Amino acid sequence: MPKSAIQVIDRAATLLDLIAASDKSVPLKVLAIDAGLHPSSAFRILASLTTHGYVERDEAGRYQLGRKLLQLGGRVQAHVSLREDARPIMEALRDSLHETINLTVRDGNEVVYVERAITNKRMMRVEQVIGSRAPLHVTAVGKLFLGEESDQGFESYARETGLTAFTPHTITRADALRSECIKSLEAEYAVDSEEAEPGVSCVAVPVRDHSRRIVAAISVSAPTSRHEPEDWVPHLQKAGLELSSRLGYYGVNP
Amino acid sequence: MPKSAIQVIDRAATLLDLIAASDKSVPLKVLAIDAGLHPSSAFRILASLTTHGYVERDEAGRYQLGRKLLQLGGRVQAHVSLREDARPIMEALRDSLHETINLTVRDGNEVVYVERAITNKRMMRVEQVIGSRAPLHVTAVGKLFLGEESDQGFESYARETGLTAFTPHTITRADALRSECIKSLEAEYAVDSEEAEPGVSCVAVPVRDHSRRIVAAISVSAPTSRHEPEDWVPHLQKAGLELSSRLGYYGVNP
DNA sequence: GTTGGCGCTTTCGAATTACGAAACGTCTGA
DNA sequence: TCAGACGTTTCGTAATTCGAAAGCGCCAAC
Repeated sequence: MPKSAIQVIDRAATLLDLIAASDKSVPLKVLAIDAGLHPSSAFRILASLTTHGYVERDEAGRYQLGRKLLQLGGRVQAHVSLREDARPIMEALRDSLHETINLTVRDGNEVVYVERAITNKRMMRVEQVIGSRAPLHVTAVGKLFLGEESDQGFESYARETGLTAFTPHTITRADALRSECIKSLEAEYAVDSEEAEPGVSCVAVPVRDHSRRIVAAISVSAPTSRHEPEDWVPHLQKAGLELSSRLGYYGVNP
Repeated sequence: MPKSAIQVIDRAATLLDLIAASDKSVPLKVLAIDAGLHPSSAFRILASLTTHGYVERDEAGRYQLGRKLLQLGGRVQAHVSLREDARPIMEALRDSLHETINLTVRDGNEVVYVERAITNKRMMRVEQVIGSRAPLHVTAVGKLFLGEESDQGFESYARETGLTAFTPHTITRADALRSECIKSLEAEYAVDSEEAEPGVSCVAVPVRDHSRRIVAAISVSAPTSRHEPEDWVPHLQKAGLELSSRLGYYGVNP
């Protein structure tokens, strides 16, 4: 919890965070206790926030976030540039893992590589050209996007692409791919074990925006001999959350 | 500008509004002057808001809305029920105009009536059944939705429906309809002069949400003999803005 | 029906907190 | 190089927020 020059604003911010952190509306007492405030102080601050529309009260008088936040949220400048926000995070990740880090977005039935951070600590490394593309079903990042698809969406993808094999490891059976994608999404990371290119493996985590939809993915690509998902996943997920948060995703704040 | 029990929060809210009202980032001095604050006060408050992410600064130090608002905006409970929010506004409108007020949403190539407020001051009145449907091109509300369509979208609508005539007044020429729809959207209201049913005319205004897209429309339907658009439009637009604002649209706040 | 208790709201004197004048720093353009 | 404007920091002052306590209003239990 950050501390600033103005006490009331710190307290108001804390209260808003507490309300946001709950999935339901919250009674005064709970907010006061959790924020460490005297009930009358919490009341006064919440009343003020209410008159400005940052907070609303339901029939029972419990507090929830107000529409004003919806209005202001919609006005946040889209100076939110995925690549600019991603670069420092990717570079930090590269310096921890000493492998190539990629940032990808989805475009139709393909993923597109939009940014990368390569390490110079390795003689042998995997390098994707920025702008290059790959089908969803052969990449770790693509599995995350597919995991978010509806059954119909998944089926039409399978139909349109035929789930062409790129290597002997490519998953070409629709039902196997489907369950793999769903499992990946639930685990919040996906793996590609030489499914796109022999000898190359990959781990990916999702990047979400304020709407909680996946808008991109961060992945690490390396020769299979150095593939260490257990080690990488926590680092990747931390980076993914940090970038997501910068894009407006509400989760653990960095 | 509302006044609450806490001065700092009032001032912070004013500053956030000023930043939101501008399309670009804003320098301190402008904010201080417009908010009627001493520069050092504005600075202190903005610094506090910045540490909490409600405000960000660009390279030149100018202020803009922060990502926190995006996060919190995404967490506002979708307790935003179009119909519930609309009802009191529609009833007030009915009591001003003494005519039937309708609330409609788009569903594919049709509009659907989802709520209405009927007056008992009139022997003869127009009544739409809730749940009933009509093609876009014969209704005032539909023209607003069509006005927001891309050229391709409009063309495929024209192709799919054939712009069937319902009355001799129905606009069936695609180019005439297209320009009528665009004109309506620009004017922020649309008119239907017996284009759906002989003897019945209609005026509609758009309802937008935080994304600024049209999500619904409010309209007044009456026998053509009582049709007085010049009189109705200001009332309708005020109601439309008020409802839009409740849905998170940023505009003139009620 | 009455009473007790709990949570919310309001009041009000105290002192902490935010205020703003002024001094300081920094950048830009003349 | 200097002038001026804008942003930042400092600091004494007093206005402002704080929080204890009392007052409501509601529900549940007796």
